[in-house]
Parts: sequence; C-alpha cells; structure tokens
Amino acid sequence: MSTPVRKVKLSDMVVSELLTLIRNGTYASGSRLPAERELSSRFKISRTSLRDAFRQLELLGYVEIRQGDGTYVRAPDSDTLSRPFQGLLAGSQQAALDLLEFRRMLEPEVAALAAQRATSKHQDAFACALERQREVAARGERLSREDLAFHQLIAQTAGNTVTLQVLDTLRALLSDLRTSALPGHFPALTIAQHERIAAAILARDPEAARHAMLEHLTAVVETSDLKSSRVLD
Amino acid sequence: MSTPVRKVKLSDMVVSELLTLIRNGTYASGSRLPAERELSSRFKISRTSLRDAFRQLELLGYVEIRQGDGTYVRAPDSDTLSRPFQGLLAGSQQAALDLLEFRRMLEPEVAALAAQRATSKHQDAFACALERQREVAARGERLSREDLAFHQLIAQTAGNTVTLQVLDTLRALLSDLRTSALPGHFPALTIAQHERIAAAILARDPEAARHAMLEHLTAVVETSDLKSSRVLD
DNA sequence: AAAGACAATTGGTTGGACCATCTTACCTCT
DNA sequence: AGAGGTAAGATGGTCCAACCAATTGTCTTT
Repeated sequence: MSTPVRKVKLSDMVVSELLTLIRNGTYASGSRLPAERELSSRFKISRTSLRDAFRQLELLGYVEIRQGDGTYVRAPDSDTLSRPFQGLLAGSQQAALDLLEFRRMLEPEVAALAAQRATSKHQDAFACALERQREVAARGERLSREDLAFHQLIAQTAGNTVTLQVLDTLRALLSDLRTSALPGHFPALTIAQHERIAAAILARDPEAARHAMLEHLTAVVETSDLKSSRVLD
Repeated sequence: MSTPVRKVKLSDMVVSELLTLIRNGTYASGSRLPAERELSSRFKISRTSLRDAFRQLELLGYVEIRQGDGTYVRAPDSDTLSRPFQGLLAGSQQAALDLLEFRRMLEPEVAALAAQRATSKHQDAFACALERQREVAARGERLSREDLAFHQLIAQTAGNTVTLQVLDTLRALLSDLRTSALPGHFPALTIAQHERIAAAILARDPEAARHAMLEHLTAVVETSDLKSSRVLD
C-alpha cells in the first residue's frame, strides 16, 4: 500500500468535509449550520462525533457555537489564530520584550514595502486615518484603536497577506500580555510620527518610510511602562 | 455586570486545569496521562467531556493520543502551530509568494540582530553547521535539512524567541505548500552565501550580515521553480 | 399593546455499551 | 531454553438514548 494505513478519526474527516463546504460557499459566513442532530444523521455518524468536529472547527475559529441557538459560520480572526501561541509566551516578561523587538524588526520593512506599492487610492485612507487620530486626541481619549488601525493600514498597503496576518496575530498576543499597545501617552508625538510615516509612504520613499517607522517604534518602547506592567497574576 | 455571563464549557475548564498540571511539571513531557476513564472520574466529569478536553489539547499540540496505548504529553511544535494558518493560505499561489517575500523582509533583520549578539560560543555552532553542509553537498545530496538548520541557528543566535517561533512556523507552512525550501539547486552557491552570512555574523557586522542575507534570499527566489509548482490538487 | 408565562428548538452533559487497536503475558512448539 | 504465536487486558474511538440548560418565538394574560 502506498498509504501505510491512514487511520483517521471520524470527526477529522467531517472537519475537512465541512471546511470544504464552508469554503465553496455552501455554508456562507454568518449563516447557521444545520442542527447537530440533523447534520449527524445526514453524515451518517453519531452526534458525538459530529459534535467533536464542531468543537474543532470552533477552536480553529471557523464557527461559533451558541447554546440554545445554533452554530454559525464565521471567519477566523487574529485572536483565534494567536491562541495556540499564548501558551508558549505565557507569563514571560522576556516574551513581551521579544514581541516589541520583533515589531521593530518587521514593521520598518513593511513600511518600506508599502511605500513601494502605495497608489493614489491609498491617499484618502491615510488622510482619513490621521484625521480620526487627531479627533480622538482632541477629545483627550487614548488612541489605541486608531493606532492599531493605522499600522494595519500600512500592512494592507504593503499588500502582503502573510505580513498582515502575522502582525495582526502578534498584536493580539501583545494585548493578551496586558502590556497594551501603549500608544497614547503622548498623542501629539505619536500623531506627528504617524504623519511622517504616512507622508513617506505616499511619497513612495521606502528608505524614509523605513526610517520613520523605526524611529516611531523605538519611541514607543522607550515611553512605554513595560517594566511596571504585570504579566502574571 | 462587567462579565455579561461567563458561560464556560466543562471541557474548557478541564483544558486549563490540565495545562496547568502540564506546565508545573506534574505531567512532564513524554509521560503518559492517566486513562480517560480514570481521569474523568477523578475530575468528576463524564468521559465524553474529558475526551473533549483531550481532543483540544491534541489540537493545540500539547498531547498525542494513541488508540490502544494512551495519551502522552509533548511540547507543541511548529507544525502544530502552523496548522490553523494553513486554511487561510490554502491553495493560493499568491500566498506562497507572500511567504517568500516575508522571509526576505524579516530574515535580513534577524541576521543583523544575530550579528549584534553573537558570542564566541556560537563560533563552533556555525563552523559545525557549515561543515555538515559541505559534507552533504559533497555526497551530491540536497541540503534542505541543513539549510533549515542553518537559518534556525541564526534565529537562535539572535536570541529572540518570537522571531524563532514565527520563522519556524512559516517554514512549516512553506513546506506544506509543497514549494519546498528549494535550496540545493546550486549547493556550491548556497554554501558560499551561507559562509558569507556566517562570517558577517561572527564578525559582529550587522550591516554586512543584513546585506548578505538579503542577497542570499533573493537568489533563492530567483533560482526557485516556484512558477511550476503545483499548489492545489 | 405590553408583560409575563410557556413550549419548542438547540447545544451541553451524562452513563453505559460496544468496537478497534495496542501491549503484555502466557502458552505452545521446536 | 528460546522463538513464535495466541489470548487477555487495557486503552482510545464510536455510538446511543436520555436528560439538563439556554435561547427563541409564541401565546396568554393583563
């Protein structure tokens, strides 16, 4: 036999079966899957095995199970994807520092790439993002959300899905470590740096974008209160 | 209420319970967990729920379940961690290209960092790694494994666990996409480039290390047979 | 028409039974 | 005594039927 004996659990087969159906649009995102009792009989398996499959899909972020209601299809988000990594980094101060250092390595390159690929249609998006930041800062609120959106916008402009995914995942990890994205301490400074980054990207000047981003991230680390943050309970 | 109602599944509680026991060493890596029937009665839950918890731990890579044998504790590896991402990149030629581009962004920075942090004790490791590559090349074999080990060594030298983890995970994804790491086409060239990278790192010259790595990765992409690779069946 | 009680639907949990696989110890044959 | 095969036990995999818990929609009551 070419297959040395593929012993696959029943629920595993159902998982890939359902994944196929989800991907090809039979079960679109947001729609409700048939009830467990019905699907299990339709697949000719026990409800136990069907439930096991559902549980796996939930862990992978493809469905959301709501007791008394039903099971709904959804797209995996960064929080879900980062979950398996949480264990590895749990409770390590060093891990938090490594995460920040990682951003300092990667994001300048992403900014440079974004500068290479920015088009006129990105102009509005950046202007809009910056405007929102100014508004929030004017109201005296923290601009954590806006900061996040800004960095995401850069990753999107770079047009590399892997980069986007990795950064999103790591951002989810950072907030899980309760060190927070930490911007907002000096909103005026943050926004000024963002403006310089955006200008460099829109001017299609990779080198300037890289440099501006590196400077920005270095400032973020230095003004952070990482040392006083509690990582473990 | 700050907590709108924390409805947690039974198996979820058991999962975190078991994770704690695994982490604090009660169940060391490699050891066998008690049988499902025993553990379930010890936790005062049904075997079904206990099995559900086991299944989750397996998906997270913390245990390996062997029918007729038992459930064994192990450490999550890169293959396991990359699994949730496979779905997102599945069947996309663009994803493979993005992956390679991502490496080209990140690894030069990692090499530069490694150059900053290399110590004399790394000298032997690099010499050894290069030696193995020469041996394998001399036998006319592909040096995929040695290439992988070399890049891992650099990430280790950089001393950033996040970087190491991310690169390992992405490498697992790359091989899943069947595009292979693709080195070995011109082993002599590859090894020469590796030698230059290693020399720059050991000489603690970040700029040279960054440049050498970038050149290396660019060459890898250009000599690859990515265009002819089949990503989907 | 609004508020509350009720019934149906759906996921969550349980206990027990049986199947599939692996390990181990024992037994037989040489 | 050793090698090989065989049977018993242990352990995970699947199934079923029942019941619990939460949600939703409807129906009655006011």
